[in-house]
Amino acid sequence: MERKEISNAVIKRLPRYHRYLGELLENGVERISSNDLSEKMSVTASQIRQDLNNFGGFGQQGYGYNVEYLYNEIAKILGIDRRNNMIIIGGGNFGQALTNYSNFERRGFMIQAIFDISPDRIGKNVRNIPTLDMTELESFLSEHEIDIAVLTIPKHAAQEVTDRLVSCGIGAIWNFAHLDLKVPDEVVVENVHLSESLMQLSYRISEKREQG
Amino acid sequence: MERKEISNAVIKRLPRYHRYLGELLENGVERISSNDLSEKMSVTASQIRQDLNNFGGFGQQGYGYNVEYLYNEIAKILGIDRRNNMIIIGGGNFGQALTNYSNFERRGFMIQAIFDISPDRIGKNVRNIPTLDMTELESFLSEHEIDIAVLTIPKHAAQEVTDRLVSCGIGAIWNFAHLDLKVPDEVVVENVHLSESLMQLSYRISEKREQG
DNA sequence: TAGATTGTTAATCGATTAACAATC
DNA sequence: TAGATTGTTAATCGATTAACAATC
Repeated sequence: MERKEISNAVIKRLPRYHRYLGELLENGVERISSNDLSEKMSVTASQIRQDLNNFGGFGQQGYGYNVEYLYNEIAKILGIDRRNNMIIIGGGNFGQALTNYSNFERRGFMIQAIFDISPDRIGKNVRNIPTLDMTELESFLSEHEIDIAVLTIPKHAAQEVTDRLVSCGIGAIWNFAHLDLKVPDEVVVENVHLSESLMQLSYRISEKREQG
Repeated sequence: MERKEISNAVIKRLPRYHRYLGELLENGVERISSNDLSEKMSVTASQIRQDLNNFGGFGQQGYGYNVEYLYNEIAKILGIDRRNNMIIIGGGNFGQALTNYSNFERRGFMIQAIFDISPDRIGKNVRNIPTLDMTELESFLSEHEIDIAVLTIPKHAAQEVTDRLVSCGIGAIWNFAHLDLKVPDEVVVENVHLSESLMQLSYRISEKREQG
């Protein structure tokens, strides 16, 4: 697949296309036009066609898009057609919640281990996934192919752990800690900043309140 | 505070400004110029000034911005200078993780109750917060001022629960369920779609892989 | 074939950046 | 006052929408 520089706005929309196509597929819909999809998703048909044509022509004039084909092609673009091995750093509530959330597995995101520093947690399994001592991080990473490290640890420890992960050659970090991690260019980071999400909601509430 | 139409891009950046200013404040920094802040945050000084001037002039020529003042003003803009009462719908792993995450409380987001349908959970407390039966939702909402309902329930139940919340006059929903909720215009929804976040990360990984 | 709908180019719109006069 | 830095206008850049020729 050849890639131009794809804008972030486009990439953010791809998973949502994928989700809607998945639903159509479940409902047995075979084909759909950009126009019908645009109505379902409340976006413009033009945007859908532009977005998709960044990656190639997946449709057919006069017919539209084959739902199953497009669904699979977007999965390939997103890289969810392959297995992604993950480790979770931080076995607290969030780490456990993510581990227990089986939907990630269905998409090929497999959690291989949880790491923690608390003796209460080390040695315990969550859904058959072992909780290991943080001191074992380096040896574990040298022995396993891990694609993504998930950071569910407090802010103060996050950069130090990130540096260790980067030293081990980790390529991607899914960061739930509330700070901006410093990583070299070759490492990709995706942030989930829940407090910021909540503050945006709070802003919208205030906005409404003032409009009366 | 008078409000023009503020773009979503600006609103998304406000919490991050707030966070950096909070850190400066902790470090005892009294004033900062848009230029110094722009370097810390890796954005342009122009953007910082443009963003802030949507809400008023918080700086002073030749001086810059007073850190504490700006921090508090952004808090007001975001509506986090007041208390926001929340309920959590869905007492599973995520619901419990959010309940246990005390940082929200520090910002005035107070969880008043958890609602669930499982007899195993109903009646149990999480950090002194009671888990109530979903059948009590309507009566609870009529007796308490709740600003935000947090949805940590499976996709299939989310729209039905949303409809009930809307009937009770809820104004804001923080949605962790992986679907787009249908709500009337007066209700604000903020989505946290973790799978989509993970897919974006996956895309970036694939992108790197192809670049070699 | 005629109708439908894509892929793609052109036009518009909005957001970001640059520049600078105002002013502390 | 002179220097620094804002607030704000103007220029640029990028993303979205519209239009339509290509084609199934």
